[in-house]
Amino acid sequence: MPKIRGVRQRAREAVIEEITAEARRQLGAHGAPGLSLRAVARELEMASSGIYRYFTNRDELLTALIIAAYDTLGDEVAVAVDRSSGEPPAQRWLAAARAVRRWALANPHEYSLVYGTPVPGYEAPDDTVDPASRAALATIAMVVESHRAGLVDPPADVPVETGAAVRADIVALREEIDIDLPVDLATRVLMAWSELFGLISFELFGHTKNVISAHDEFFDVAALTLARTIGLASARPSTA
Amino acid sequence: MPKIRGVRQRAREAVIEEITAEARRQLGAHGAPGLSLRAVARELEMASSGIYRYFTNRDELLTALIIAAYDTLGDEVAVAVDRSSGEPPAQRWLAAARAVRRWALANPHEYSLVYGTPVPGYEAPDDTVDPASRAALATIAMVVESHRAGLVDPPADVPVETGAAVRADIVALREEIDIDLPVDLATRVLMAWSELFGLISFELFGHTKNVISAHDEFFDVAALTLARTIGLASARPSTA
DNA sequence: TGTACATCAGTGAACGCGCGTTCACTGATGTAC
DNA sequence: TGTACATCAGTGAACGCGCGTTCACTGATGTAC
Repeated sequence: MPKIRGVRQRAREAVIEEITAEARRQLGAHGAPGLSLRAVARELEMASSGIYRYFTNRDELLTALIIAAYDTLGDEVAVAVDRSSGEPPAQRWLAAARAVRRWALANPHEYSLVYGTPVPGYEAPDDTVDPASRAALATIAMVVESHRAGLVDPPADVPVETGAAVRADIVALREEIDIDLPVDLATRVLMAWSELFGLISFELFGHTKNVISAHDEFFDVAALTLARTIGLASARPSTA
Repeated sequence: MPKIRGVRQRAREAVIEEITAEARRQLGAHGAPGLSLRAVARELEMASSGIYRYFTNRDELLTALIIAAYDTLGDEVAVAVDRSSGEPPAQRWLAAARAVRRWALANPHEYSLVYGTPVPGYEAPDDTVDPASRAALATIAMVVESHRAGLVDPPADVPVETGAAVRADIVALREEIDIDLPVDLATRVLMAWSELFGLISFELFGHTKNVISAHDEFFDVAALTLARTIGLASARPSTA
């Protein structure tokens, strides 16, 4: 009997999958404001009211897309970080940064959905919080690991003096996630992570038009510079 | 007679001003996708068709808003840079960065309009290019000035090795604008400028929720770190 | 295994809405003599 | 200064469109005895 129920359940999941897949396709074609339940239904050759068996309203479908976007990005970054295991930390950071950018360029509308202008009137529910942080957490974990291995040494030429308020934020953050780093170092990581998205948004949204054409190279240089600002070693330490 | 014509002209300009002001108000309230010619006309108590005497279509109104946004941002950054004249370059950079952030926080929808997700289906015409670059140019001019004064010295700890392709981009850029800086230094400035917007977008779009609450302080630390990465002196050189 | 009932997927019509844009028009303002 | 004409701002109705959401319904699939 659980098997019979399972049949309906599986059918249901398959339809949900079809709906989100089509919604994703439309997102890619017209962006978030152009995503319409009726259009999705039309494409799936079902009545527009049928969608409401699966999503209670448009916002819920949007939420599903947002979670899916964060999940695929999180996966790709995690994979990139894992694959680079054993390499010098700066290279691992570069791998993570490239993974973010690669995903963004391959899925510009999904990137826009989560890192661009918030959809007006839409309030992200709590379910999106965890998926949203996965990419950052994977990268931070790598820095923590590198730090434990003694491979992180922030440049003295570029000091960072975190003030009391940010210090408090980071201390609080430490209680929630594994970010076992000195406060100033943690600050460097958070700054660099935010800044990465400035580079990607500028490229994707056309702000470097007439300025940079060699985007790949520019991004790599920038990402490696950020790695150095954090203090990530770019070569294995000589055994001495 | 030129005076009489001038009366009509001035009336015309006044109405255009009213329309864009109301459009800006609606942009602030509902974001770009919610900007509607009919709603603007309604609020101005004129027939919706009347707008078409002043703007040939919705995109043209959008363009006017984009140009206005870039212009006010450009003004504020230029003023901040001017006012900081005489201060150490790192402080001047901080002043410029703060001006961008202040403007963004005060005008979140206008920031989103120009630095967020591009409006789907809208292609920015050439008139937006010049206004778009004003803020960056004012800041770059300050760096060039500081460099001439010998107040820029990139940190040796954080080297930047620009590759051939980016080098070519920057050489080409030099022919168009006054960016009389060594290639590597110019690269640092462009990177830092992009990265600033990552910090601002993250804050404005809510990606640092549950992470940073002391946004002012965090931003200042980050902006000053970027200044150091560029090599902007943070104190007047000791006369020796 | 067979039957009575409950659950659920999916339909199609309808509600009420707002949008951008066009068009023929009225009446006021400016122009030329 | 006065008159005939041209220009322009602004109107109101209409076209054609798409949207999210609700609702009463049909019929198939699953459940309990």
